[in-house]
Amino acid sequence: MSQKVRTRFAPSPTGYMHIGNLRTALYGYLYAKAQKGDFILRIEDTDRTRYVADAVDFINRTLEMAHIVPDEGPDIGGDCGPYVQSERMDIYKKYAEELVKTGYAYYCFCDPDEDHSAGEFGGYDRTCRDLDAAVIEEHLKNGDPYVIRQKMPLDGSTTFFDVLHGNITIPNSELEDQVLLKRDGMPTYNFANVIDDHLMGISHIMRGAEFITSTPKYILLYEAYGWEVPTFIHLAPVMGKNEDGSVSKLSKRHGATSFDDLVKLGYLPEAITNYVALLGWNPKTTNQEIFSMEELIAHFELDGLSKSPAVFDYDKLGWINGEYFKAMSDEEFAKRAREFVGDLPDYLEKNWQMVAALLKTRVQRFSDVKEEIDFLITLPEFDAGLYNNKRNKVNPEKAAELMPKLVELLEGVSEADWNNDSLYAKLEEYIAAQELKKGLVMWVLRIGVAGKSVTPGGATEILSILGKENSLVRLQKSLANLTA
RNA sequence: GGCGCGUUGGUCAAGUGGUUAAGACACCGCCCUUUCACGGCGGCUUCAUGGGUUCGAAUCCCAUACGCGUCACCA
Repeated sequence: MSQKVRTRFAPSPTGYMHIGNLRTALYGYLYAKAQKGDFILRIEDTDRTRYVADAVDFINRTLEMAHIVPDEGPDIGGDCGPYVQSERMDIYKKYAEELVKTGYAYYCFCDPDEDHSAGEFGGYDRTCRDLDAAVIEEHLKNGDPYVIRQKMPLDGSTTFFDVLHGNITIPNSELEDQVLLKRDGMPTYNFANVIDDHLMGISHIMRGAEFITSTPKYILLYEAYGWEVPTFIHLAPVMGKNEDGSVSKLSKRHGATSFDDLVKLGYLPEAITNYVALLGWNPKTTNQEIFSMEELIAHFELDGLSKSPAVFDYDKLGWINGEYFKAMSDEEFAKRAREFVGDLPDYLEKNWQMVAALLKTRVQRFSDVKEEIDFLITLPEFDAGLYNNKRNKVNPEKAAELMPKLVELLEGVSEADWNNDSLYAKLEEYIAAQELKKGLVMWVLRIGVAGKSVTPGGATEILSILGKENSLVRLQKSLANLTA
């Protein structure tokens, strides 16, 4: 009997989609889709103190941008709803009480603020395990606050199978009588998870490796109910590189670490997804690195998952993003890059397509565009030393000698001919006639008009973007500085 | 500290007893070239350590070290 694969993504609504969470969601989605199964979105909002308004919308928007589409979820519906845990309180209560009846859990009336550190088990003791039925009855009748705790076996050990790590065995003495139902009636994460995963028919649980140690508690719960235990896959964490070269779990101090942050920086959602998929997973049968979502699904298998942590690398993300840029049409790139720069002078607005085309292969994220075009807005102050270039045998003296002639030549070019091709042709003609080196002329011109040693585009491209008047003003100014 | 997980180059990684230990990013060099970038070619650098097992170990076993996680009425 082959059961249908059903995976889920169960975020708590924090209003923030960490890259590690996104990856967990992605893998769950990829696996489900690769197996023709279902991917479920469930909101784990059992901590009312952490509730963030609109967080669910945020999650929906993020998944949509990442092209991760749930088959069931709060806004989609499905046969296993509701998909928001706070709307399932009566379910958890019922199941918790059932466990009390069957002897796998018990009421605990201890005051959470009271110091139980002297107890045998950290912050509480297990005395409530042995309460008389009558005493319990009395407390309940009085409406005394209580929690329901899981009754752990005192000896032996519990073993479970993890797809990545194989069998993992943990001594039962390590398991505390965890709270199942909190004082406020809400279930704890660990409890709600088991109930919901079972009720929603989840076949494979993908989650962070930080849950490995608590998994035996889950197993015991499944066994107490007589439920089939799902397949566990514990994913290694995503790490970030620290200043000193060490690594630690990726967090805000490493910079942009949420999907949203990255998008704001001008990385394409598709590129982020692509990169994140490769952080901890790789296809066994190909060296391909650029994948569409469809290709990711086609190649995805559990076998390629890595059990050791991976370090998030902005360089590689940038490279992948650059590959996506290159695959984009000039028009598309121009349109999207435009949103990352503010108001532009007319000549740039008019020539934006051309400017953008020059930037497409030179930039790794949209947010880099603004800085790249600064020199087109105002001519930077620069030192004559910039004219030095060994390969083209240029120095300030030579530039000073050549510049007036170039200015004169350009003044003779009509507005109608002021475009890249014509300018280039005219200059080539001049270079041939004067028996000069092309590199020399172009270098002097480009430095003079751009005021920058490294620019997107060559001399003629910059001239044509700037327009005749603007270009000549700049060249005159540079010439004046050169001869001053 | 107890318990658990992990460890192939700077980074992502392939590799499952016999390989010149793939590939990619980064870095360096060369070529192309009106600068840079793109593209092309080439280079650098890896099996944490110590013991076994074996004719033979990155691959199997055991220690050690280091890193990480977990010990909540958070998820």
